[in-house]
Amino acid sequence: MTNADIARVFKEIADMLEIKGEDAFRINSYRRVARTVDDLATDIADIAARDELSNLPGVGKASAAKIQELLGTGWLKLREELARQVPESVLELLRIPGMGPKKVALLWQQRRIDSLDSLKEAIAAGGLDDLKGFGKKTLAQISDGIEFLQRSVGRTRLGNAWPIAAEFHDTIAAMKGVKRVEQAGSLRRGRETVGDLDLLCHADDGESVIKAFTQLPGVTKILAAGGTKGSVLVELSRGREIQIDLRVVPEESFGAAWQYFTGSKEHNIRLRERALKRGWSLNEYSLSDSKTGKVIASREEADVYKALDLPWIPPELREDRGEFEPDAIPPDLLTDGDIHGDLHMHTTASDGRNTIEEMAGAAKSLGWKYICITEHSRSSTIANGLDPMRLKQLIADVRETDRKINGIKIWAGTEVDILADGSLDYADDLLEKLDFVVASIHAGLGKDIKTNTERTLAAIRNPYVNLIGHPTGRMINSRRPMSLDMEAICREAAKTRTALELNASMYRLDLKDQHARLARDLGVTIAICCDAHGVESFAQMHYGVLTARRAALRKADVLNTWTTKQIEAFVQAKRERR
DNA sequence: GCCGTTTTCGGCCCGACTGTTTTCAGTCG
Repeated sequence: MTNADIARVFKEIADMLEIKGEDAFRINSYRRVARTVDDLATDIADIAARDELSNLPGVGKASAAKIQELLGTGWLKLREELARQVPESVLELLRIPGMGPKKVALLWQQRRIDSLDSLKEAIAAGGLDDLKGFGKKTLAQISDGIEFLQRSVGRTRLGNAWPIAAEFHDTIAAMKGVKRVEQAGSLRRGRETVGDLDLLCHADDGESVIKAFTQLPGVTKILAAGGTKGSVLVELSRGREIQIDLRVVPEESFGAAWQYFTGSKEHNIRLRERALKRGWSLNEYSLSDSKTGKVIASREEADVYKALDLPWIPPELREDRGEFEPDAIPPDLLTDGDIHGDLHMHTTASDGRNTIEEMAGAAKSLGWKYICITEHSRSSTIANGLDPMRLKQLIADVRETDRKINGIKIWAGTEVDILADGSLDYADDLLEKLDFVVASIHAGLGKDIKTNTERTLAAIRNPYVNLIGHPTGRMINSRRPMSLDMEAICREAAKTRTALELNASMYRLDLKDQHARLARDLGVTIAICCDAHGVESFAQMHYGVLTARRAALRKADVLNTWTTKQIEAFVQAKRERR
């Protein structure tokens, strides 16, 4: 059973208990365990084998025993017992917007409704018209909700949401009487996917701003429109929608509100607990004294944190993953401005859209100091991979362009395929002629964890391999990651001074945040690369930096913040190590 | 079910919006 499998069982238990109307705090603790397990970068079976489950946050004796039971037998008695009372299909009703455990329980207990389809039928047949709490509007809302659910594919990739969020931000900022607009929510935290978009604004007349917001072009449905909150659906792509929430808050509360609506929920809960211990209470308006009501902080986010004896915590780290510990916020946390270049990109020589010169020119205009051209190798036939002859020609072309263009260093590299047996698609004597070598797996990702890990480790051990490209091969929302022993890979990468990639493509973000953090903790150097197939891809570097910040990467942890000389020395050091 | 700078019991975060069960429960973030 994988971490995700175990987390799913705990989530299901929480849902089933909720429908049964059990104690909310008990339910919450199951969700907490699910989240902890989901967040782990290492295999939970290893932690279980070391008998260290109870050290995990939110995991006590009872949960540890349940995890052991799942790992040992693949089954959990409690889950089976609950499933007899609340069938699995009933749980999908919870996913309908506007439906919570109470309504689902009522439908199941009173009408035996146990699936989206049976609910749709019941509404159409008028079978729910006499059910308490299900008025006309509620039924219409549920019908809409089912339709929305069946149309949506769940969470939206950060890179798809970002431009829409920016557009709405700018449009609202230009409205009459609007003083300030900011992004909040998971977008601000730089999560790889976002559920909905949250915008916060301060304006003279909130109600009219909300009204104007709900009438903007692109809005397909108004979900709510009050004096301080508006909520709409917006077309994201053909037939797909995303929800945008706009909140209007008073200027003097902006900091507290921004903190509050940025989340995460888990981070905010910790923060409020901290406030309570001091006899204070924290909400979206202020941090204030519970007894006297005196406001302690509200105008600036940093004031709220400071009053609670915390440094301002960068949004990317607000996930209740240890950010409240002393020294958890690195003073040299990576920023966009630290990036000096990109070490993984393609040109027209293989499957890219721009020439070497065009890529170099675009990189130069970003202020970058170097790029490395890394075409596919011959096994990637679909990507027009280069055979040794063409690679030699490319090296010559890169050298020539490098001489021609001033102000940026252009290296000749490759993205060489890691073959099924862990060997590389080019011989060592050819790799030796290159300035930098990226090695990646492009085929056969479906093997078992041992095979995948050995294959990657073999590439890491090659003295000419400097970077493992998109280490897990996952595609967000479309392809599962390869199963890998990430800890073993990080240890070997650190030992051999091989970097691991944080591929900044919005489709990949691979390594993901938690893996990058594990790598950092084990002393691995990370390279953040756009894997650009055209000049416009360089803009995605920002998504990589956001992900790196979520992993608490410091400037020095990231290879492409180093100088040209330092990177050349990095390559040389590994070659001399053999 | 978890947890401890109020520590082994008794707490566990807080407010807006909606619809409807006309005074508040349910849902959401």
